[in-house]
Amino acid sequence: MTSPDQPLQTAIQQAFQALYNHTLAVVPLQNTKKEFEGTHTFVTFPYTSPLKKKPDEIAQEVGTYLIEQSNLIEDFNVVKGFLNLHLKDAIWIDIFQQIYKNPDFGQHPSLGKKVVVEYSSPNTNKPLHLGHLRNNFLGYAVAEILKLAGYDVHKTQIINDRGIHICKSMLAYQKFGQQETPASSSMKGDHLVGKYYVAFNKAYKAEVNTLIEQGVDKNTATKEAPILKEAQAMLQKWEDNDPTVVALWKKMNGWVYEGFNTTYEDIGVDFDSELHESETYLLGKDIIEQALEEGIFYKKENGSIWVDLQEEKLDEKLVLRADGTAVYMTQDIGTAELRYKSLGMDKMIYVVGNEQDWHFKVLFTILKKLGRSYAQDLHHLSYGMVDLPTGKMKSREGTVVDADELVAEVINIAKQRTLELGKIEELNEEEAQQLFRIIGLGALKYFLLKVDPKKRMLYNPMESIDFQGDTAPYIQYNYVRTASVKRTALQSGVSFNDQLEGYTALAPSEADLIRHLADFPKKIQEAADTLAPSVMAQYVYELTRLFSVFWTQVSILKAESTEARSFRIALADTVARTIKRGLQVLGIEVPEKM
RNA sequence: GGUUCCGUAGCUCAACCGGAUAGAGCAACUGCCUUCUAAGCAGUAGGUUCCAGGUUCGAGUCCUGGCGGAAUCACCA
Repeated sequence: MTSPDQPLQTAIQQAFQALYNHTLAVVPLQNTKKEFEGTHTFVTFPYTSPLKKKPDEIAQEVGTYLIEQSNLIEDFNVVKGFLNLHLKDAIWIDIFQQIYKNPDFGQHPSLGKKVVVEYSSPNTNKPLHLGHLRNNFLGYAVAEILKLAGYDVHKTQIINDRGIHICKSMLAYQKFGQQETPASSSMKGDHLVGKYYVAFNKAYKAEVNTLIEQGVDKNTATKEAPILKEAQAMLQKWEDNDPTVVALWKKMNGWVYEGFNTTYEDIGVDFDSELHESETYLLGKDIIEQALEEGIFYKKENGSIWVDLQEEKLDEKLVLRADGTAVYMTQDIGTAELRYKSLGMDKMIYVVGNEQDWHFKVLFTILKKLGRSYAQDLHHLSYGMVDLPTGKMKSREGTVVDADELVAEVINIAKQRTLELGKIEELNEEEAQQLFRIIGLGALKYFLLKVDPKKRMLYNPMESIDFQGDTAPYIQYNYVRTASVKRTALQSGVSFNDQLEGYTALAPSEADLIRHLADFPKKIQEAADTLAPSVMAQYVYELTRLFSVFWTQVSILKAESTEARSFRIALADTVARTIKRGLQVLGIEVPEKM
């Protein structure tokens, strides 16, 4: 038993049976609010009408029964129909022992189910920005949470390496690039390519304006600008395997991959496999041709292929252009198919921003229409955009927070802060750098993960990232306290009793900690069910806060008895393990000193 | 205009499938370092949960109608 919920629920069921001859199918319990005495609360209102009793009466009777008949309850109180239960210390101590002795506490048993998590999935025409960071951290964390929840997890990404947007950077490079390379410009490859994407859009805008000045209407101008026509011609050439275009494509994509890999390494995310859209769009085309023959899709006069989703209220949707080139949907159909055939997952999670809600709704509907068995188990983890105080980030307009720059900045802030506090005397240069990285990156990840994924969030570059309060450094700092206790204990030769016998009366802060520790498996389950790393972040923060209170209220190494000392060392150690594991699934590391 | 999502303290966010007096952090103010690390702890102040109705023992949460914001509705990805 690592949680008192089950036995408590059983006891209440027994009470209802014995007192009222009434069978309770489920027993909802909630945490008692801070201002009341107790830990678990049973609400009696729902039973007033079947039992024909007043709420307080039921609460009083059930409470009395529990005290007399079960060995779980120390005390109870009734406030307006709420039965607040105060469990015996012995129960908590017993629970703690179970947790303490289990080195894998929190790891759920294997479910034998494979889930594929797709995240990151960048375009290869520009560097990663803050939005991608939210995506990467979310995807990584969700994957790790699912592992703890017992799934067999496969992390993957689909690299958007083809399409008109890639041609835009390529064309601009051809026109203005003058053979520049990452080495010659000493720019990261992804940044170099991104520079030409911006250059394209600048030139395009200029051409459109010129056309408008010449009297062309705006709509036509945006479609007929020569440089856009050139880009479209280039895409056609690419799909026809034109050697010059393909060579340029390979060269520039290579630069981008190098840049991306550096960033992934810096931010500590990884993948078990990856696909490129250039590998899947042909399969997509095949599937579409097939479905056309079967009459699931239809062809318009100009030769473009469409699917009718009006029954599903999703309108009609283009799946292949008139010139035969693939669109986004074409690729995604092929990708899903290829992925299912090669990985054979039970469940698939796409971590993609909510601006694509519509796209995924359509994709899943199309796959169902195509009769794909796996279509039922596809899930879009839709997350909100990261906004700036000035509004939305737009890469075309250069109003983005660059990922590499932001990472460097938070690490630098961590350094400043650490130096101000004068905390690195004992560290050598390498250790110090590592520490700055752990703290800075931790602060950034926590900042992005503590918010409910589906909500839009705001990042203010002027205020940057906090290091105090509800932040990763605060949590890391408290972890360091536990590490410090262990070090000191070891150095001063304090021996402690692993059996934890003889400690019977818990301090309030100790009971709070154990109670919260016992929630860990439940919270992992909740985070996995809702695909919300924010649940985990909140859990770890609360655990840390309780530990911090415990730390200031009782002395661990100078405890009043050797039993108390042993118990508290074990408690601190368990908290440390749980913090570490909780942060680990968020991709956040912990230092031993800070 | 259609569809979807959102609106909670000055700011950034919570609120466990409808529960008690709506909670944290930041910013402000007040205390607390000779004692296991003060990136900390304790406290003060801050709210008509956008507005108006409805459902019931009970609504920030569910329903209806407004107001405000975002995304999307491309032969872009």
